[in-house]
Amino acid sequence: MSEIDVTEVFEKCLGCRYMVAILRRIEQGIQRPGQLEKAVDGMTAKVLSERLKRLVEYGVVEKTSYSEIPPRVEYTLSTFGQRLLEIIDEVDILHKEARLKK
Amino acid sequence: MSEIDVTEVFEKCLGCRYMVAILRRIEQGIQRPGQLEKAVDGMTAKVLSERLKRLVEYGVVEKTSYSEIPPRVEYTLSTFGQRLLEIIDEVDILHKEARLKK
DNA sequence: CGGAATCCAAGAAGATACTG
DNA sequence: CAGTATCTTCTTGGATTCCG
Repeated sequence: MSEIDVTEVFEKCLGCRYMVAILRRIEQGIQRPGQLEKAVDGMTAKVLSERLKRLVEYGVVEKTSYSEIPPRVEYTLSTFGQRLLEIIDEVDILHKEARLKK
Repeated sequence: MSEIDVTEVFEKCLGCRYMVAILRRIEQGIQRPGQLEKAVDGMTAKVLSERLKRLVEYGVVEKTSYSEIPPRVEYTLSTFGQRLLEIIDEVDILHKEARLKK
């Protein structure tokens, strides 16, 4: 398997549109694609689908498929994903502090 | 002034190509554009220039211009930028751990 | 040397339609 | 409902040139 640098994690998992929003919604318990689509403003199903695929690829979220009709799928944060979100919040706080000082 | 969400910091300051590499080089003491251009593989002067401009805009780095001939310019990490880099390293470690478990 | 302007190629994202 | 494929549009990055 290829060596994945952290730079790649930032570029592919955090740098694109909606990513942080998607992760936050999943953390809040919104785990099905249909719900996520409605919960993130402006995001289409196609883009959501691509994002989720990538997040699974990088081990940020985990996917569970239930063999039902109609099909049901759920995404949850991996341990790595949970820590990532904590770190995002940390940056959030830092950023606000930095802006206050100006 | 507009409200800058942390999402934007990730998308604009960390998510694009070369950003993490540039920050790391600055941290290592490479502070002049000409040097940075050589230090980051594949990056052109134009792109570097755009990145530095944005990093200043978001308060991640600070710019100092010396009125000399030829002109000299230096970029340094702000406090926010330093913390950001620490956090990047943290994600780096997390990411490696997450990969080992698989 | 630093950086802005221009032009072009490549990649990301929006809109729609279609399959299991 | 979830996910893929296609097509178009917009944004990003690469190459080059010019100015202070």
